[in-house]
Amino acid sequence: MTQKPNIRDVAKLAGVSTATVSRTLAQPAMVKEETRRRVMSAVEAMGFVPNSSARVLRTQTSKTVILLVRDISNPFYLDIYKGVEEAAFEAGYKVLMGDARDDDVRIEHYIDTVRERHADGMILMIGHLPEKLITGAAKLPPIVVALEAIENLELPTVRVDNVAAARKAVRHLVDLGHRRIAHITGPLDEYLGKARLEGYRRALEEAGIAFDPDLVLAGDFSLVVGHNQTERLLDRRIPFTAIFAASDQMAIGAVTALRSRSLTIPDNVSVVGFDDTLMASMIDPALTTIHQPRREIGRAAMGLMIERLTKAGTPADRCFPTELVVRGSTGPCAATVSP
Amino acid sequence: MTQKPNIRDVAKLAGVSTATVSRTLAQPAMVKEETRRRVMSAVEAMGFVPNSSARVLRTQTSKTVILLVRDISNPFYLDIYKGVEEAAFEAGYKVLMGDARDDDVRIEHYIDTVRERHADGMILMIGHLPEKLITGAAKLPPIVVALEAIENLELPTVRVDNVAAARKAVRHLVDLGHRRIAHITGPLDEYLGKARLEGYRRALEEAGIAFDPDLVLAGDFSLVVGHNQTERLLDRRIPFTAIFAASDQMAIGAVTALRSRSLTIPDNVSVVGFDDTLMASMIDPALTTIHQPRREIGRAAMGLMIERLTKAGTPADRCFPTELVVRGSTGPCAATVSP
DNA sequence: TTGAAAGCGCTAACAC
DNA sequence: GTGTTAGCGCTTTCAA
Repeated sequence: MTQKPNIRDVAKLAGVSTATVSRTLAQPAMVKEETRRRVMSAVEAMGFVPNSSARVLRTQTSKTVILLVRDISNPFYLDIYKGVEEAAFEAGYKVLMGDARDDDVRIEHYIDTVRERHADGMILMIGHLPEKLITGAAKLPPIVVALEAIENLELPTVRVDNVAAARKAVRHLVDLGHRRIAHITGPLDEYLGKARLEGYRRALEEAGIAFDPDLVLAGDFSLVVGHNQTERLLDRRIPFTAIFAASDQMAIGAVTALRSRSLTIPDNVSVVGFDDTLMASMIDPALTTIHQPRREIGRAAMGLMIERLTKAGTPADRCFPTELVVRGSTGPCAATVSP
Repeated sequence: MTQKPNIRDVAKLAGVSTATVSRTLAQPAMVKEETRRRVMSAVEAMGFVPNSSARVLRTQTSKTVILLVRDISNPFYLDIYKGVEEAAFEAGYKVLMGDARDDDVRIEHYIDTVRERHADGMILMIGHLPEKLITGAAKLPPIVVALEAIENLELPTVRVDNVAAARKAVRHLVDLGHRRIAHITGPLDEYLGKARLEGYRRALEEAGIAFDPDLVLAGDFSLVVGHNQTERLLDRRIPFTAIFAASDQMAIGAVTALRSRSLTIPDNVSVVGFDDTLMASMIDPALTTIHQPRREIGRAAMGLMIERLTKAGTPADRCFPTELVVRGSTGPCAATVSP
């Protein structure tokens, strides 16, 4: 037998029907002990592995879930993935991670993967869907959203309070005496960017600090944009003493930009990030940032997905707390920077 | 039609046979223009997406490849993934990334995924396979190895010259006047760890420096082990002026350990890493390290896989050059550290 | 407790 | 150029 054996080969060798082999593998309790033993040794002998396509075709369920993230090169998603994968593994599911790269074609491609029944559902960590998918939302496969929000679409979601978290971050700077606080935002056409900007505004308002649009720089969570926007800020000679970036990646970009202009952190400028990625604690000085329980968020997202897949009705949203982690990148406000 | 439509539904609506629908989608040239148009509009109207399980079952090929990596939390693999994904996308393949975590059960699980025909083949970036898979190697699915090597198994491989690269790294330190150079190794029961250690030895030999086993510390590429082994080295009060770590992660661990003992880099100790990950250029001082063309390596690995899958015979190995990137973490040898 | 047999949705060989 | 049809390998009634 050089060919890959199928269930019929095993059945023949064990002297039973294919149905019995199938049962032995899926519901051993239904099969008499002796028969089961015979079947199992035939399975062993032939190295039989059931063909999952045939099973999926027959049962219409693939026990696989896709985790679609905004940008796979952001280490933030790795811990989410681990949480998702753990919960999935425990429930007998597999996880595939996909990289959306902010590209509608890629997104549709992954949605089709689910439609093709390659996967049962999809955990989204992206802030928008292509227009046509939203208007035809009725046809969307099972989806759970984690940490993001898709406009005009009500979907089971794992959330954190982004407004409150950003407010906490900025308030920390205010408490240190800063009043000229710049903000490098996330994408402002999406929930995540908007919510963190809103938290920034509220913290200023509470402190009686006027909102200055010149201090708000549009970002996209990426390191290089954080770097460039900080340079722009410096070039425009707008005075500021602190930066709140909507992601650690952008905060680190800001740090490198400040350094290249010979500014020290936190003596000249305090910097706060968002996410508490590994790199935040690695750089020197370590980054003050907002921590989110990534592993648990991942587990919860997979939990909602399983609920969505196995029970009727829409599962209830889950909400997780965030935490301000104070490290070396923030300090008391000394003098205003005007390079 | 609230149910998911199948090819029969489309055929009925278009007034053709299922075969024609199938052809229209797979080989449009074979279908008359007018028929094709009718079919396509039926497909659109019903939102038909072919069921891939059925196709896989029928064609025995899934157009999917698994990329199995040693540790998904090492950012090194992200760029590899991107290269693999690009080449795959162009050839109409999909890529799934799996996390081996040095866990035989997980590895077998992924191999089974291929056996189940969920994927056509597997790109390995792990340094060993479970014993039983190696002895039964004849039954292994199509595999390409990237950057690693599996003992007792000849498989199509994308390689770099790890011995030469490590030698280059250590020679750089020698050229700076260092003679007491410590080495934090990779896993010494695997090719990658052994090869880099070998390069270290050769560079010392060439410089007429005696090999001192006390300066060799067993590692596993992880940050935390790099940190701990450096602490151990310091605790043992063995004099050294430089460290060559077999991965950036371990080099960064070494940096944090040195810092926590108030040693400065490179004034007290020079540090060299391996991989040139993003973090290497981010930390301060930036890390001197070995660069590997990750994206191209990923593309090449997928290229070999496609060759393996579509042509007869074993594809030829590919070899890529490495490059020493000198940054701030290495400097002239001043005095020997003896804390 | 087991077997026979239908059929999941698709593709490809063959017939027209 | 297009239709008919036989399975790919499995699970799951239904019957025994």
